[in-house]
Amino acid sequence: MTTIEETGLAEALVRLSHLVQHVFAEAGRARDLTPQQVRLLCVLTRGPARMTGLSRSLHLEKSSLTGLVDRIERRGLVERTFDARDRRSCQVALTGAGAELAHAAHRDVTARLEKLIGDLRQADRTRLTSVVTGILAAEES
Amino acid sequence: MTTIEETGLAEALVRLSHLVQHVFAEAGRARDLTPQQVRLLCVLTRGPARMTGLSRSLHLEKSSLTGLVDRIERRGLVERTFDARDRRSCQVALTGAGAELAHAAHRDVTARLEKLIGDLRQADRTRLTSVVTGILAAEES
DNA sequence: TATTGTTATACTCTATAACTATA
DNA sequence: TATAGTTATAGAGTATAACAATA
Repeated sequence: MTTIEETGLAEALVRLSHLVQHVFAEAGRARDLTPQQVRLLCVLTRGPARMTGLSRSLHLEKSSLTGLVDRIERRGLVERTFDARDRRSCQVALTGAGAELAHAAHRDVTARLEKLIGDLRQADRTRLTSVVTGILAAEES
Repeated sequence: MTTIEETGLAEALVRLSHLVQHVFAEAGRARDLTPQQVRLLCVLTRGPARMTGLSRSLHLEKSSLTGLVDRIERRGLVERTFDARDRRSCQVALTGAGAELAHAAHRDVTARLEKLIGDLRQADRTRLTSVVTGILAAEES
């Protein structure tokens, strides 16, 4: 019988990811945002995006995204703008209020995570960053 | 303007955590389990637990847990058993089928993650494990 | 025909508040 | 009074399938 504690690195990553999700949820909650809404807002800090692109980066079906964007647009945090060149598609962009909230939430998440990893020695931080970045890069290719 | 790419380690952890969540969801999906159901089953591989304990380890309100357990009990994967010594409380335990599914999902998640991190040198794996374990231990205290 | 996005539908997940039963 | 768990309610998140409009 394998139990959850015996799996080494893979299990450590799972637990770490749940911890990060929790931090993420807390930061959103302080602003009455769900974790998914925070995530969407953060992605949009990179600039306006189309639904299909968001669907890919968030790993969501397009129909799921429609609802997510609807709810957050209703709150005035994002706007859909329509493309004259391709009238099927629209771009989603942060409003002023959305950008403010997005950056505040982002700073909050960062601060909470920094607190968690604050005790790491600089060498460990550098190493951890490069290892994690490598994993992410490999996945995206 | 801070964008999502400029934040170093904290941001890398957020992206890693979303990647892990996605892996987790995929493994569950192959068995018609939601990520939360997989998570519950995995926690229960450590042994039966009471609702209050599960609520704490999963960071869920008790009422949310009631529904989660209800749905998965309806599928015959877990069982509630009642404690004669404290008749308010109950224990949740995996059934035979639940244990099988839990371990299969767990192996699947592990295998998928191992594939992601398979290219790391042994020294990096060891370092990453110890760093992550340290973060988790600090959080739990 | 293929692509972009939405709608319709049916669940699951989640929190808050109020509740029951037991300690 | 305090604790363990449930019920009631409301809303959010998600996928599948079918659809409309445009390319």
